[in-house]
Amino acid sequence: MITREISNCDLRQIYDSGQCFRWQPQTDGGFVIPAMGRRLYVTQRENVFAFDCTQEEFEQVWWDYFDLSTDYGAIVQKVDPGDPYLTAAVQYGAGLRILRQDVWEMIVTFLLSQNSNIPRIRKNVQDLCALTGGEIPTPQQLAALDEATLRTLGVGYRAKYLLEAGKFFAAYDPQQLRNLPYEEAHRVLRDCPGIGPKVADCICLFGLHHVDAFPVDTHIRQILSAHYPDGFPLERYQGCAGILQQYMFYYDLQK
DNA sequence: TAACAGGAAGTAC
DNA sequence: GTACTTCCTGTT
Repeated sequence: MITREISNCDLRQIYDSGQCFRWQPQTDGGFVIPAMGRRLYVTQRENVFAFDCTQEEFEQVWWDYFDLSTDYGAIVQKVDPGDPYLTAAVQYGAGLRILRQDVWEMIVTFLLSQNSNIPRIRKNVQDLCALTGGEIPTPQQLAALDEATLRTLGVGYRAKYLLEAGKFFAAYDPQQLRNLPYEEAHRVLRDCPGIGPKVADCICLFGLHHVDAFPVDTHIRQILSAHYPDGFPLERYQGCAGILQQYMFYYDLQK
C-alpha cells in the first residue's frame, strides 16, 4: 500500500467527468480502476491517496496514468481573472485531471459515446468487455464479431462503427498514433469510419494527451454561444485548452 | 398511470 | 439538412 499527498485531484470528479468509463465505485468511496492491463484499488481522504500496489508499480504505471507530473494548480492560475465563467468552472472542478489512458480503449469508448450519455456509455463499454473476458476487445477480436451480436448490447448504429474500427486498427497499430503530432494523429483517426472531428479530438485529448485538442460537443457548443460569442480564446490558452475544455464540460454537466 | 417528446461527449450522406 | 439506435428524463 502506497500513500501519497496529491493536490488538484478528486477521484469522484474524475469519475463523473466523462473521460473514463470503466472505473468501479466501491461502497467505501474508493474505486477499482482497470487500466493499462492492471487493476488498481485506490481510496482518497482529503488530499491523501492510498494506492493498493507496490511502489514500483505506482511509479511506473499509475504516476503517469494520473498525470501526476502536471501541475494543475498552475493551469488554474493561468485563467483570465476577467473571465467569470471559466474562473467559476475551474474552481468548481478543481479536482479534475486529464488521465493518460490507453489510446485503443479511448477509440472504442468514444466511438460508443456519440449521441449517447455517460451512464449508457459505461454500460455499453462494460457489456462489450464482457464479450471478450472482461477486457476491451483487441482490434482483431472486435473485427471478428458480427453486427447482430454487437447490437444485442444496445449500441445501435454504433455497432457498424465498432466493426469498421476493428478492421481499420487491425491493419494500423493504434500505438503508432503515439508517435504523431496532434494534427497528423487527428487526420489518421478521421480516416476511420465512425470517427468524426469531435470523437477524434476526444481520442487525441484522453488517449494521446494532446492538450491542445479542444473537443466541441453539444455542451461545449452551448457554452461557447452563451459565454464566448466571439469564440473561445484558444491562443491565450495554448498548451492547456483541452484541459480547460474539460473543466467547462464538467461544470456544465453537473449544473 | 401511460404515452410522448426531447435530448444525449456525432457522423455519414 | 436528415437519418441513425437506444435509453432516460420531464411533461401532459
